Amino acid sequence: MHSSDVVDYGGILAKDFDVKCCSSVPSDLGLVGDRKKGLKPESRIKAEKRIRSGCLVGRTTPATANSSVSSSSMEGAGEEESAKYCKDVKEELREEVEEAKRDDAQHGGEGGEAKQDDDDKHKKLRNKAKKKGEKRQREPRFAFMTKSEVDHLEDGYRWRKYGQKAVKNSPYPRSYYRCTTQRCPVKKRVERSYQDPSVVITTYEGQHTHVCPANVRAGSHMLADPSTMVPSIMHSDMLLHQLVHNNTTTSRRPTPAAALFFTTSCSSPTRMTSCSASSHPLPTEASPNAAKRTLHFTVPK
DNA sequence: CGGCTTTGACCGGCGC
DNA sequence: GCGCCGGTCAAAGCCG
Repeated sequence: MHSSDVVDYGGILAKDFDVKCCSSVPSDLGLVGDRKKGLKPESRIKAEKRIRSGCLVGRTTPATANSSVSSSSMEGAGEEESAKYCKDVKEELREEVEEAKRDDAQHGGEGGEAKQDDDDKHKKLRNKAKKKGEKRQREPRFAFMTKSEVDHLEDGYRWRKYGQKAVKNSPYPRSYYRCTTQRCPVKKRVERSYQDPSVVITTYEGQHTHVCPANVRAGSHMLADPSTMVPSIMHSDMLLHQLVHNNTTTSRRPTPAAALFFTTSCSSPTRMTSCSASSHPLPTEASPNAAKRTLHFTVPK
């Protein structure tokens, strides 16, 4: 398989997971520390405390960044309804907040107290909005592990980070990303395995509702292939896929030499517990003679 | 100035 | 009911 081949891994199109993708990923992994200078004083103090206590340490760069091995699973389906509902609730909430603000303005709140009141109202309204909701439905998930120096692997789509949490029993934080394309429900979680810090665990959730921006930019044969433009439907009996990474010297940063994606049947419909996959390493410069191997792993919830 | 990251707070789900 | 934990929100600030 060629590196420019497109792989549909359970509804998410993966392509060119190599040179182009990686070239825009920040090489600076010390993000937290670097950005601390921009924090407001109290936040900075807290951040420093966390770092000292070990919660946010560990964004160090592993020495190796070559072969990547991946496996995947999918979780329960169901999405459009909940997404629509979510939007409705948000809109309703926004209106109510605006109303509350107007109300405040009318009654002439003063200084900090008024602001505090506003905050409380906002929180209450948010609470109220959420209470209306039914049990949140999880979208199909697809997880894979990649041996990589960089936490956030470029996959051709544009992502916005919306959260980061310390992972229990792990020095490495988990980052939450959302696809920046309007109305695209896809999210992904990125975390580093604490057992093997050179391994990045990426979990995708949902299906892109649009063409991969990288495809658009590339504008070549990719667009000629309809399969690259239409998100596919999840298959319950998943097929084995693999995506090849090329390692090139033109990359500005170290890139994975090879990445293999697998979809495997999982016993649990809602959570990946343990999957196994065999990989066929790529004939790359970094690992020209790499042997066939089998990987067993468990993805933490 | 728009897009993005950071980060504390909050919420719901779940186990006990 | 309570506490823990994962996931999300949103304000604040940075960056190009």
